[in-house]
Amino acid sequence: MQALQDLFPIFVPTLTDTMQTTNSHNETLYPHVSVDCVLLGIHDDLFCVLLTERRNAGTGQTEYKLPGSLIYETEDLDDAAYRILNETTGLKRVLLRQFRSFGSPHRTANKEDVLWLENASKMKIGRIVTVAYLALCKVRRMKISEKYSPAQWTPIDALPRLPFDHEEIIREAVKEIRLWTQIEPSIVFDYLPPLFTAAQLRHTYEIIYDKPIDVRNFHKKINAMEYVVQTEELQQGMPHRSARYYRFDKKKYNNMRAKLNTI
Amino acid sequence: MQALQDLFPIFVPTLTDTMQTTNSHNETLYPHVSVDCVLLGIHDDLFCVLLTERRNAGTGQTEYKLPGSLIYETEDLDDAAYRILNETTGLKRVLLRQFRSFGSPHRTANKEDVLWLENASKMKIGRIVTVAYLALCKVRRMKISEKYSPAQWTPIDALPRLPFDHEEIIREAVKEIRLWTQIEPSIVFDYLPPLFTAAQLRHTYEIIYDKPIDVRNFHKKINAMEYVVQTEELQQGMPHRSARYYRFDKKKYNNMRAKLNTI
DNA sequence: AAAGATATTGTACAGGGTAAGATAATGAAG
DNA sequence: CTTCATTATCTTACCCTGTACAATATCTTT
Repeated sequence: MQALQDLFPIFVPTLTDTMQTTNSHNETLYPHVSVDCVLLGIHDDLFCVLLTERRNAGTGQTEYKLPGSLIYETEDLDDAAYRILNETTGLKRVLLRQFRSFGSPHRTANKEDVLWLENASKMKIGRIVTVAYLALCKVRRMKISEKYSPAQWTPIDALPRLPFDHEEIIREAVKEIRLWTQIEPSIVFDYLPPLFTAAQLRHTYEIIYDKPIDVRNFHKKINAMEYVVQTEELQQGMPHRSARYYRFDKKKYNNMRAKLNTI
Repeated sequence: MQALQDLFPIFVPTLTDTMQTTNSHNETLYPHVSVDCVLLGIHDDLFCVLLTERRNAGTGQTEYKLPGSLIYETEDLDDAAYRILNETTGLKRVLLRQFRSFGSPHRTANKEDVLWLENASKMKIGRIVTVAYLALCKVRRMKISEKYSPAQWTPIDALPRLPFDHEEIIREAVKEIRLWTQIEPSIVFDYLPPLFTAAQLRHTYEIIYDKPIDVRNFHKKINAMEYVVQTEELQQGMPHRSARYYRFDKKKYNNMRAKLNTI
């Protein structure tokens, strides 16, 4: 092994140096890679995150966590994210994007989490590095079948106690989505229905950014966005002047993006 | 195991499902986590990336790769990045930031890479998920000691053949640094010496963005940046009019950032 | 003194963001 | 029917920023 290290001093670490540790069962530990999915959405005018429920075998209490699991050996991280979201919630057609990996050894600092994991799995579980994914979702569409674990849309300002560093992941996800909606506005329109009013669009931004937006200026902004197109349809059944429906023009949006990139 | 899966249907996968595969030596494979460091800098007016050299034991040819290695069991990803950079190049005091993880199974699609890895290590090497880190560096300071593998600052437009997906990682890193310098301008000043001229600053931006910047407008821009402070010192020994030195005021910068966050 | 090289400076216009008032359409209340 | 409440939509004025563009200043060399 020493000779090999001389030949490849950078890339090839020794097993003892980097990979082997033992857990409380005195088994060899290997690093694991998981994916966690942060699905954000608006529910009852509150910015919410989707948490799945599980029952604690010890205490019998209901606990919550982000949908996530370990990745397969032969799948891409993106594929793993879609698979895991689908397996844990049944959801499809959600535009997941990677936003950061979390690998602090303190992720497993809480003894409850560790105990639960080790007792539950009897597996050779070492540290877990998780790759976090993010999506903005249409809450109404997200009916989670009874086949899967129950899931709750939980306001981000009222999170229950979460395992590992899931709370930190969610906080970072919220910051990230605020950046993304500026860099790639289409994310917001993915969230909205095909036809939407100016007020719906404004309201979405208000909740994402957690601050009010001037109605009049917002209209001017919409007019400036070529890819937000007026339709002739009007909202009906409102107790006041009916609002016009707009739609998102993906072609025009992509054209605009292409122009930006060539400059 | 089945009972446990019923209790914890989401989080706990079976070994067979997710973690075990065999390689060509018919050994059990586990996922590995590595860190790769993309150090960008300007060398002879070209945007460059630091590549370390290694000699191919088979062909005897010199090959290049990003500085990177597997992480330890008990260290944070950030710590691993700093350790690995230091171990492979001896460099310290470089501000590394995580920017994305790469985990495509096609990373190891090139048979040469795989063969090299497997023959070299005789280790249980499964897939490798790598967490990529990024920094903008002062090239002049980066004298790499003879103790370490030789390293080359290589223009990003003239990359040699690189193993795995290192070329993709570098391309993404360049895009990322262009975003970051807008979101957090201090990165550019980390790169510059304590005293710098307007031309140096402008030149840095020109190379990062790969496009010319109008001199006059750039001066106006500098004046608008409170945290870029004029000094009374002048550049000396130039065969033409001497330029004024500016400095980066970290306090003012942080104040500005704090204000931005409260709005 | 002239030439060569780089540093520094001002002006005018267009566009986007912001603040704030005026008008329009609709159902509800009287 | 009239008025009111409510939300939608349009409008104007102002400021700040980005951008296009050319002349002058300072220093060294010849």
